[in-house]
Amino acid sequence: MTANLGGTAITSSHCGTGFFVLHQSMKGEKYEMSKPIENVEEVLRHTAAHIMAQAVLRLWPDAKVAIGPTIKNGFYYDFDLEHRFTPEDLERIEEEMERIVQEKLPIIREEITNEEAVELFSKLEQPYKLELLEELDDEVSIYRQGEFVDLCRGPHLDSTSKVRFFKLQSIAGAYWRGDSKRPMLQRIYGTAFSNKKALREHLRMLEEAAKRDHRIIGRDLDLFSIQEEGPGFPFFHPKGMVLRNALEDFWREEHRKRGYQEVKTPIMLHEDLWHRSGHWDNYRENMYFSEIDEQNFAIKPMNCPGGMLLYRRKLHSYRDLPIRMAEMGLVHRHELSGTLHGLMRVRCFTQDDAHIFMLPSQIQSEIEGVIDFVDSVYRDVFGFKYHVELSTKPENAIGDDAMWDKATDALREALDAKGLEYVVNEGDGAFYGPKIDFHLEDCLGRTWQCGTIQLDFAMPERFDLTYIDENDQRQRPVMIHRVIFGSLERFIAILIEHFAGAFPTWLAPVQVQIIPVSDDHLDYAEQVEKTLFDANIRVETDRRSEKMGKKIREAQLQQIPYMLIVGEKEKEAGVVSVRHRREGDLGTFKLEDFVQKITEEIASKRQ
RNA sequence: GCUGGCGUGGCUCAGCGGUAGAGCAGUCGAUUCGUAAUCGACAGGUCGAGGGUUCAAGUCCCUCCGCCAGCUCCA
Repeated sequence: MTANLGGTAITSSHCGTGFFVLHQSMKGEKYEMSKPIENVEEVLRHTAAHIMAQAVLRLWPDAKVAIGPTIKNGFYYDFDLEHRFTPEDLERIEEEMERIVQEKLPIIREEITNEEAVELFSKLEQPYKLELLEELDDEVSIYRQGEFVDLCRGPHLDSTSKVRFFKLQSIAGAYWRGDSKRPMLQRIYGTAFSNKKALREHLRMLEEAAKRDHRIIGRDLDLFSIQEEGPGFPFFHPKGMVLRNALEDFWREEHRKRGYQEVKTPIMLHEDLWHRSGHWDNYRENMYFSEIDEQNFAIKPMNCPGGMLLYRRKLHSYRDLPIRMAEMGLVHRHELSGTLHGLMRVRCFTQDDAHIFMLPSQIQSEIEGVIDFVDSVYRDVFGFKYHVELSTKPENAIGDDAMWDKATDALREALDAKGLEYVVNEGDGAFYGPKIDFHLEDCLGRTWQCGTIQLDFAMPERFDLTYIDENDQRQRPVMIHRVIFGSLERFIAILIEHFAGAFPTWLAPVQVQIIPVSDDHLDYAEQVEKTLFDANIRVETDRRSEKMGKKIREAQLQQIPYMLIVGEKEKEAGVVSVRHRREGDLGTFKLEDFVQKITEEIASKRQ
């Protein structure tokens, strides 16, 4: 297989799913890499990262280079230097990169011993490379292009001339080796493609994503805001509440159908509860505390301890189980200020939580039930694709290994029984149990963690939960924590970006905008409005004495699904002219026909 | 929290040592219009907050707050 990268090709031999890239060795022999790569563009980007590092070193010879890998859709390189990069520097670096490309420098791989590499990078005064070498094998590879040499596993293209379509994108801080205790380096992000069109298309995609930013659309459509007085604590506006309530109504109905009962637990509870639950030991950093009558209280960061108290309020028979207890629970978490991001990352949010208390024999069927539930919401209703991850015991876990193994196996078995593919995240579980996470994919291919199912043997133990079995013995129930939307706030943010504000009619804050052609038609407009209002349609009339074109434009910008134009013609015939935000003029409809059409559309939750 | 950047009317932005500006939105008036922006007038800002430098500070310096891009963390 040969990939065309503008002129000379990199040659690669096909092998299984990936393919191997061939390199020129020092002696001019072909060298075959052992690492299969998925994508020639990755090699291109890796080489682009080297060219960028070379350019930076030419401009700032005292810069220390750290690492420069490829990432999804691009690459970065981390630098340590006194000078602070500015956006203008990016242009200068790009120009220097351009020059390096023009120089058509051959890229040469060498294999040397670790000691030789230490000697080389000591001479070059590159301490970060020396640190990397400490953890590498006796034999390492380096790549040279002109005066530049880098410690690198490769593979690379064979000449700098082949990196032609690239763009430096942004500068950011990044800790050396991702460790917040180590020095902060300066990272430059860039991207590169094998042809001009692909690069342009990618940059256009980024612009498109920026236009869908839920913070911008949320303001323009007057859905929500975050005020300076409450960083990370969002305000929902009337229109945002309509959307939110539509989601909640849907959520309630689906839970009712699946045998859940709804509860509400308090936001603030005595500190002792959080000691017992393990949150004090494992989650204190993220919690808010307060004092009432000289007693310490905590604001809940999770709903489960409240749920425990509810279960414990009375004795339970094995006949009662499973108990599926759902709660739209408002939780508060102290997140680091730098991580806050619109509705995606906030300090108070509403989890569509549920706790399922069950017999050990019910574990698998209950987990499968939740998996089906998540699938029906994500796929059938919203049309999202998603993938699944299984997270196992973390460092700060409570409960013994046997308990964890049992819980993790149960989750695995349920996934296998459902035939779901999943990736495993070792050590990424909650402190009280392993979890299955659902990551949904939006229309731009970005993924978001939303749903999660966590199996918990620890919490029932800590709270001494029991049920009475058929032999009149006290037994320990097992518990599931789960969410479907995850957080209502984050889910709404994802919906805003996924639909770019053009919500399906069942979610649209305003479903119909009535647009009178002139003031003379206001009375008829009001008649139409009343009919729709009585049919439970969310309708508004634009009563301003503006021109029709302007009212249409504004309704379009508000992404209102239907505009009803009413003027002399419609008044005479007792009809309405229907304009759809995407399909345009749909012609005239008898009002009852339109009501039927839109009512069906809303009921079916069609997109 | 860390690194860098940025805070001027509801929004987008100009002004960068010498008495606060524009467009859109808003209000009022005129216009009564057929599928994405009618015209005019008016009103609106202690220039994020607090200190300092200066005869004089949106404009320079310091501290704090908030926002943005990442890092770390996560629903």
